[in-house]
Amino acid sequence: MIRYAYQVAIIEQFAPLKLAVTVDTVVFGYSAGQLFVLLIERGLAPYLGAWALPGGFVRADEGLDVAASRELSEETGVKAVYLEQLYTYGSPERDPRYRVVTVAYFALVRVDAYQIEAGTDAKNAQWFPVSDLPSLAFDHSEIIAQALQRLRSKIRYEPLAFDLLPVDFTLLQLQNLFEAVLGLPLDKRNFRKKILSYGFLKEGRKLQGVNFRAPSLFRFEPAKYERMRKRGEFFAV
Amino acid sequence: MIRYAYQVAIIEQFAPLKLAVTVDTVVFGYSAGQLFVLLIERGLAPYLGAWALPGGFVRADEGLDVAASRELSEETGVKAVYLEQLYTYGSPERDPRYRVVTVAYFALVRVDAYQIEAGTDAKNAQWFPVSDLPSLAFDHSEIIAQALQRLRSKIRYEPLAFDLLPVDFTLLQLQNLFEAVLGLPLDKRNFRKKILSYGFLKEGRKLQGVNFRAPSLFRFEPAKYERMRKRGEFFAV
DNA sequence: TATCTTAGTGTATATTCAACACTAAGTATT
DNA sequence: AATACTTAGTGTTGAATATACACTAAGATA
Repeated sequence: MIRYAYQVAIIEQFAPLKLAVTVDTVVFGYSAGQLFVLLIERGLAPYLGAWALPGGFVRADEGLDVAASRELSEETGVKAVYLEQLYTYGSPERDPRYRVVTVAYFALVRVDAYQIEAGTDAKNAQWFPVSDLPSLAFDHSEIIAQALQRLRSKIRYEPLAFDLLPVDFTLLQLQNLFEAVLGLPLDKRNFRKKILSYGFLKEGRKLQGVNFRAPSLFRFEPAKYERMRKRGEFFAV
Repeated sequence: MIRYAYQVAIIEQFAPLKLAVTVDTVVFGYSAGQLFVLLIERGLAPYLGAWALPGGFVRADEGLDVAASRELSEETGVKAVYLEQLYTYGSPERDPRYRVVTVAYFALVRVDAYQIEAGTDAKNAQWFPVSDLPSLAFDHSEIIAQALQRLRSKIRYEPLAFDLLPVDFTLLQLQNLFEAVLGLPLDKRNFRKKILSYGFLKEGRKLQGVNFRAPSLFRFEPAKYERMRKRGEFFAV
């Protein structure tokens, strides 16, 4: 019967193929006015000693998203506050050993001061400024480039910026983040006017222990943002 | 050596997993003012007789994009004029037999009149209006929904519309296509003004053999479009 | 009290968007 | 030949949005 022939065909198709599915994640962090990517040092050939994206094999019983966050936390100790699928890379030559299909993810974490100071090098993980990346294993440079493109376009109309900053932030910090990611200067007054006009930022107390006039701290309010979206409105920077 | 242990780990990881990688494509076509999706009837269990997205297993020596267009042309005889990767679906329960990771693609074809009339049912392929889809195998409804969302958002700022229309088209056809995809009415004068202002449409001769006043035919000029993009300009509908 | 540094604010102009209705051209009918 | 029918094609005005731009306020330190 056809059904049987088909099953056989499948076995023949993937068994000798030695095809593996992995997930790799491009993790962005923002600190001191700069955008960073989190990389790990490979302890295995090929590309032994080279820097690479954190990631690994998908297990039998877990979905792709779960695999991505599990590998990320195992390899770097970092918990992403935002994670989305980026793109799947599957050209036959991308791994010298055998066929590997990699589902790449794109993640944002809040790099609170201590985290980046202490190095997060729990398991040889290290933050690199996107403007100064080392040479990378496999096609990982390409993956990072694509992730960066995605970040740049999405940050303009989705609330990604608030996942890169501390929960409480000043408007200047927010503006600097946009400027760093987009690579262009923004007008202070226009920026404030616009971002506040959407009504999803709540002003809190003032920042303490600062040398000069204390700025107000703001917080992103997801509920208000959702209400705005349901009204059919969008935001744009 | 570590390297060896690693290889063993990999074999254990994917060999008993019976993990297969497939590509499935959501093909959109536009005809008679309606948007269609191309589906095939399954000749095999599971979901025997149900409608499904065209697609199949990735071969050892081919990239994902190549696999997608090969499967598409084998199963439906259709050649996509636009093909891009959409999303990868890999939850463990999505195929009742064993683990299948599916890289979904999103394609556009020019449904020139004869093609849709004749049925393109070369191999039980058939066009269905997106507004009236049959029940589908696996999670294919979800995949189509996501593809539709992608089409709707991308058609507004990338030149996808021209891959759905004949090479020569009238402005009214173009407008109707946008209206059908976006599901909202557009103002005729404003639409023409705007779309012509970008300068990437070239007016040709007038349409022949029509009952009433003959409209001009236009053609999309990719070179002019690229020049506009390189100037940092965008289009938007 | 003076100085230093960052926070915070408004207006005027240019540009873009949105709403809106008639005349032109060509075919078919009498 | 005239009329009726159908779709093609065209501009303007008012509203809303975006852009450009510079000074005063607050708080800390010397």
